Amino acid sequence: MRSPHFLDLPRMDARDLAENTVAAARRLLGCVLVRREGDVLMAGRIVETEAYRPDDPASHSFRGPSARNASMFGAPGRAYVYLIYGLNHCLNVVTEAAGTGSAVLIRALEPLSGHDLMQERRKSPHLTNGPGRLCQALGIDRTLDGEDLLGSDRLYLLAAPPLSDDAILATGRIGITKAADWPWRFVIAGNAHLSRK
DNA sequence: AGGATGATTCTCT
DNA sequence: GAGAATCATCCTT
Repeated sequence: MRSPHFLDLPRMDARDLAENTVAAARRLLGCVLVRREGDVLMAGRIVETEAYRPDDPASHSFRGPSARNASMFGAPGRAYVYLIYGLNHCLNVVTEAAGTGSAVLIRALEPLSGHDLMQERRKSPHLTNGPGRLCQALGIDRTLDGEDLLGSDRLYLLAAPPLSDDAILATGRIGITKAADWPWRFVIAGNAHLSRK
């Protein structure tokens, strides 16, 4: 039996994100991120995520709300987009109740649609295997900070059936100096589109 | 007002 | 594997 075309999948439900950020990071694996710009549709299957929580020294929310991270304290299902190293944007899916300050970083996608535009923007064979790369490929920047990923038509999430536990690998998070050993990075085991081997 | 710091990526070697 | 690029943000004078 074949997997359905991604456009037949239902929208992600807030209940999958509102309860527990680590569970949401696992739940998002296999789900589909869709970006629409006018007539162009781009989409990718989420294959790598990381969880961040307010009691986590590596989290942007650790020191409370600010102008930059305000949307991380928003309602579950919103986007938190930030600029890092003055060069790259990163996309998070906000989780848990509004005011909490938790989110899931989307670290890698498996391209499903819109390869031409992604390729044009990336100028590299590495289209969406990295949080900054996938934002560049999909044209995601701070103008999409706070976007409602459960209701928007230009950036939104589609829910795939949950993966089995043995399809998911947990590791330490990447690129941080604090709490790097917390096993809050999740990948689809063996997937070819991860940010690291 | 000034300095340090990144949830990264690219270009070398 | 090391080093640079690059700048908004945050914290310390």
